[in-house]
Amino acid sequence: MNKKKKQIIEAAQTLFIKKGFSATPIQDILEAANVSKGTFYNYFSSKTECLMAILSFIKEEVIHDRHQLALGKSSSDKEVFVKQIAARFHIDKKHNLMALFASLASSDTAHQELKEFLNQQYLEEVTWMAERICDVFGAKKQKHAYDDAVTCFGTIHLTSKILMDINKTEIPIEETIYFALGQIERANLHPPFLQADYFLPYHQIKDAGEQDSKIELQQTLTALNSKVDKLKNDKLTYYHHFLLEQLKSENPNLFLMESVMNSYQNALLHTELEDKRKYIQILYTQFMEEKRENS
Amino acid sequence: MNKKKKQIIEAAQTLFIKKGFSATPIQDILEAANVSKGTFYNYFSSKTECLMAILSFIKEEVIHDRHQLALGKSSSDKEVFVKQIAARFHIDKKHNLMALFASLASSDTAHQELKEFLNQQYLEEVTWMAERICDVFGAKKQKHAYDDAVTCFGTIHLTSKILMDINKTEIPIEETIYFALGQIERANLHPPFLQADYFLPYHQIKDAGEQDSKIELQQTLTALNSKVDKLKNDKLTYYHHFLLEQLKSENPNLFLMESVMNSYQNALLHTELEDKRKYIQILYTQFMEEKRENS
DNA sequence: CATTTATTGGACTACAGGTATAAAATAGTT
DNA sequence: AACTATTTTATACCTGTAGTCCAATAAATG
Repeated sequence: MNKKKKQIIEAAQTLFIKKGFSATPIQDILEAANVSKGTFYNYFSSKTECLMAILSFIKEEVIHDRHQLALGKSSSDKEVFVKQIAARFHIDKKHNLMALFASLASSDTAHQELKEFLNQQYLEEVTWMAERICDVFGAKKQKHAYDDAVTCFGTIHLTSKILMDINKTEIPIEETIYFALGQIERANLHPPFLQADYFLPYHQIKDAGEQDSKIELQQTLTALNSKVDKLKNDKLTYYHHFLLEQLKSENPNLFLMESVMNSYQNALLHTELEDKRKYIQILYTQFMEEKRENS
Repeated sequence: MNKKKKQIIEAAQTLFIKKGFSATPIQDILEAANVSKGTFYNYFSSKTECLMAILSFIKEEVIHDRHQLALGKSSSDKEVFVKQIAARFHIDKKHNLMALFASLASSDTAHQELKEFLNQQYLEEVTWMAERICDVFGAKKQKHAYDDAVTCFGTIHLTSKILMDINKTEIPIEETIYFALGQIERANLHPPFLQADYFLPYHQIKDAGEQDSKIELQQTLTALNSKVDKLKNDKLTYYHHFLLEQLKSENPNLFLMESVMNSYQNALLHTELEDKRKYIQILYTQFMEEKRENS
């Protein structure tokens, strides 16, 4: 990454930690990073975008740490699971951004992008947790995996918040996680409440970075073929198959794809396939990033 | 209440609902309330304080509704409990401030007062829920009441948030509450995690308004007699017994009490009794308010 | 060396929350 | 009715914010 951009991100990070996001004026970031305003807005279109970049780094860090923790261990290893959950807290704690991650609302139209970004992150986290609950507790939990993931996640967050507000001591995060797991580690008496397909768009792409997002995107689109055709929307159908053609070819025209994907995304809005939109968007962004890195 | 103040609060409420708190400039409130800036700052020292006033009203509303729901019903009536929980959501929904209530963090030094205010509210809510869980599920849940209250509260909040973010339809709040209750309505396998005395300062005063907060305050202080003496802090001990003397007398000197209570509060800081401080503060404030109303 | 690109730094806009104050309106009292 | 005290208004003002714009400068590139 660019040197200046790195400088900015690092400075912003330390300042956000020390004083909080909205209490940190851009001016302070500029001075700390030894960079001019022009440069800042050359790399980030807004302060919010800068924060999102930081949060993205943290996300990568968490994913990496969790991957490391899993190496050589069974996927049903409970201890590993606990440590993996704790990873987010440790890193957020290190960056002191936990509160920010927990505060998903704020109901401000101004920070719309930030809201969506954080929503994406927390929904991915819940989805991941449901998957891991299946791993760890086996088939008996399969049906209730999302129910229990939500309960677990909710319990962990609220408990750690309470311990922080009341005790003001260091939070015993692993104990808290064990407590939350204990709360779900009992027989479910009722039928499942949350449906698995709500969470379809938030499944993380396995082995990200190593595999080819091109194939993933291709497969996802192909899977939608029949549904798209059924919608009988000429434009949408055209975009869809055009994108698939490009993905099949050796050298896709990236500029054309960029443009068509844009229209495709818009066309997907307000259709039955709207819920798949974001997922496609994510895959596409990954695909483009990989292309850019390779070139 | 003052007419102008009412105008302002009503206007602010509708605007906060429509556009969100920080997206609503004071100017808009002034115009909507047909009031000048000077008047606004005559009644509220800041926009934040105005919001807190609104939230206080909502709290009163919730307490009132819950009281109504309980009339003539057994305290172990589960249906009543569910409706009581839902009351907060219905009212917050009506005022569309649920998101705000849920977003307790934001980590901004600027909104310190707001943060503390919201903390108080959510901790009171959890405490109330623990009490009610005892009522409804009986002795078997007593030990785990706080554990389960946290799990229940966390599950309800996260679930409703997820349903809102993903489904974007109206949240089936009662079903969500039944789900959350189902998540705790099972045998606890582990010893309790959260200690009851964390929540001591957040117990709501029963039958508030009808009974005498003077007696409540007196009892609370008396209960602390031995602990205070044990601390061997001359000043603190003096304040403590002075306040008790005043409370016993027919006509306490309110000005003196105000001053001594202030010092007493400060003296309590950083002692073993720090956790009782807020509770005493609340009782004292109530006591003073009643006095003021009677005069 | 010449051209392109990145960077600077400051001026500038628009808006926010909050203060200050003198004049006008209102309410309360004798 | 007259006087007083309080409330309200209207407006100007201060401080600080995010973000835009742009001409001048520096750095990188072929």
